[in-house]
Amino acid sequence: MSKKTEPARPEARLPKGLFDVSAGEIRATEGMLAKIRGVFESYGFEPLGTPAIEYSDALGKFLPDQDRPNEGVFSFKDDDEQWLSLRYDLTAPLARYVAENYQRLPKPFRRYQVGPVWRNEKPGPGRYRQFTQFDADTVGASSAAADAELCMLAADTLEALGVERGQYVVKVNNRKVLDGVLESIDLGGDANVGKRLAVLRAIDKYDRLGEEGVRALLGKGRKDESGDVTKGAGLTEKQANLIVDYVRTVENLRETFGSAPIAAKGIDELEEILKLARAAGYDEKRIVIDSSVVRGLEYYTGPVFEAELTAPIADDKGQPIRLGSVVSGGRYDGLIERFTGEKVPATGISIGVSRLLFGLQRLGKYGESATQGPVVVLVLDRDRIPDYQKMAQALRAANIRAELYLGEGGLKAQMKYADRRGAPCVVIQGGYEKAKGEVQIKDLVLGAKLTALDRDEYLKKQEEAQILVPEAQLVENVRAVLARHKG
RNA sequence: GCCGCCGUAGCUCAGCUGGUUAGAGCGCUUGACUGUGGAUCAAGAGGUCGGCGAUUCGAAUUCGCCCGGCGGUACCA
Repeated sequence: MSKKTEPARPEARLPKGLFDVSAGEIRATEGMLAKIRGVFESYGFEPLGTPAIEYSDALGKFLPDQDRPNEGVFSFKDDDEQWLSLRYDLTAPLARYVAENYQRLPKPFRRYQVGPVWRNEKPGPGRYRQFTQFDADTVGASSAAADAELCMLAADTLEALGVERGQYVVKVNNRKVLDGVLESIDLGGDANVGKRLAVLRAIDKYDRLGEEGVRALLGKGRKDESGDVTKGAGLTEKQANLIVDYVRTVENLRETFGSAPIAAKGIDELEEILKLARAAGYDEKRIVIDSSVVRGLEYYTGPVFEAELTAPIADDKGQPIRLGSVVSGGRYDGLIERFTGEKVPATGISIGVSRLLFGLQRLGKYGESATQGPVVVLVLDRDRIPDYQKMAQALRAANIRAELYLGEGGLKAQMKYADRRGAPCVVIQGGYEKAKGEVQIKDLVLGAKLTALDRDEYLKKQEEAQILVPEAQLVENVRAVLARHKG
C-alpha cells in the first residue's frame, strides 16, 4: 500500500502546426513589422484591431445545412450554444466591422491590421495552423486607383524590407477576364460550376506544373511523382488549347477574348491599374499582368494580385524551395453586402508575415542578429545581495540592460550563465574589491577572444580582459566596455 | 484526404542475415580548479529502442495495426 499510483502526467507537447517563438525570432519579426507599419502608415491607412474570435456565421464559414462551421476553422460553442470561430483571415472580420459600424466610418475607409490567424488544416512546409498576416484594405472605393495603390504598396513594402528591384514581382490579373475566358469556351452557366472551378485551379498551378501539367489537369487528369492522381476538368482539346494560350501570353487579350463583355470590362480594369502604376513610376519589372493569377475562388470579384520573391531560395541542404506568394489580395465587392444587402466595393492585400520573414532570412536580409544580453552582476557574498541589486539598478538607471544573478550557482556557474546569456560583461565584487571600494568589470567579449592554449596562459590573459575600477565609476566603465563592442 | 520515406539518449547516428546487462560522438551535471567562460582529464546523469499486438525458446531487428515526423499531392478564405 506504500506504493501510490503515479499521477497521470500530461505530456509536454505542442499541437502540430503551432510553434513557440524564440527571442531572436520575436526581435526579427518585430523589426520587420515596424517597417511594414511605417509604409502602410505613409499611405494613410489607419490601424484597426479586432478580436481573434468571431461568430462563425459572421466569418462566413458556417454550414447552414450541417448546423456547424466549416472544418477548416477552429470552432467551439459558447454558453448560449452559439458557434464561435478563431478568425482565419483579417478580411472577414473587417467586413463584419465595416458592416457593423457603417454609418460612423469615413468612406472610403482605409485600415491596416496585423495579427495572428488560424486555420485548421494539415501543416506543410512553410504552412502552419497559426500565422501572422499584415493587411491593408480600402473599403468604399470602386476605382482602379485603389487597386493600383495596393500593388504599389506591396512593392514599396518589399523594398522597405530590403528586397531589391528584380528580386520580387507584383502580379496582377482580373477575375472578370477569367470569367470571360471561361464563357468563351462555353463553360458559362450554373451547369458548369464544377468545371469552371477545376479550370481555375488548373490555371492557378501553371507556375508550378507548367504547361504540360496544366494541360493534364484540364483534360483527363494528372498523376504526381508519388503516384497520386488528380482528376482533370475533362475539357476537350480545343477548349484546353484556348486556356493554355490564354495563360501563356498576356498579348492580344482584347483581340482574343474582348468580344465577351465581362472579359472586356476586366481588361479595361487591368489596363487602368497598369496605367496608374506606370504613371507613378512602377515599371514592368515591378508590377506586371500575369494571366495565371487566380487566388481564392470564393470572394474575389475583380482585380486579383499577388507578389512573390523571384530571387532563388534554397533550404539548408541547398535544395531550391518554392516559397509561393508572400503578398496576396484583390477586390471583393460582395463581401460586405453579405451583411447589409448593400453593395460596398472593397479591395485589399495581405502580407504573409511568417512566410515573408522566412524568405527574407533565406535571402540574408534579416539575420537573427543575436542581441546583446544584459550585463550580469555576479553574487559572491550572498548576504550582500542588496549591494549587488543596487549596482544593477544603477546600470539600469543609466539605460544599460542589467540583471542581478538570481540563481544558486557558484562563481564558475555564474560566469557560464553570463556567457550563455550573451552578456557583454559581468560585474564582480567580492571581499577584496569591497574592502577597497572597487569593482571588477570583466569584458566577456574580449575574454572570449583570448582563448589560449594552456590554462596558465589563458588565465593570465583573462586578467587582461578584466578591469578594476572604483565602485563610483562602475557605470561609466561598463558603458566604455559596451561601446567597445557595439556593432 | 491520398501516395512515399522515416521513428534507437537532449542532438547526430551505429547496432551484420533475430542471440547475454543497447553503444559512440556531441551536449548536459559534478569535480580536478584559485574568487572567473575556453581547453584538457576524470566521474556521473540520461533509453518503455514511437505505441499496441503477432511470430519465436528468444524481437531494437520479422509481420500487422495505430501514432508521430518529413516530403509530394489534393483542398485552401
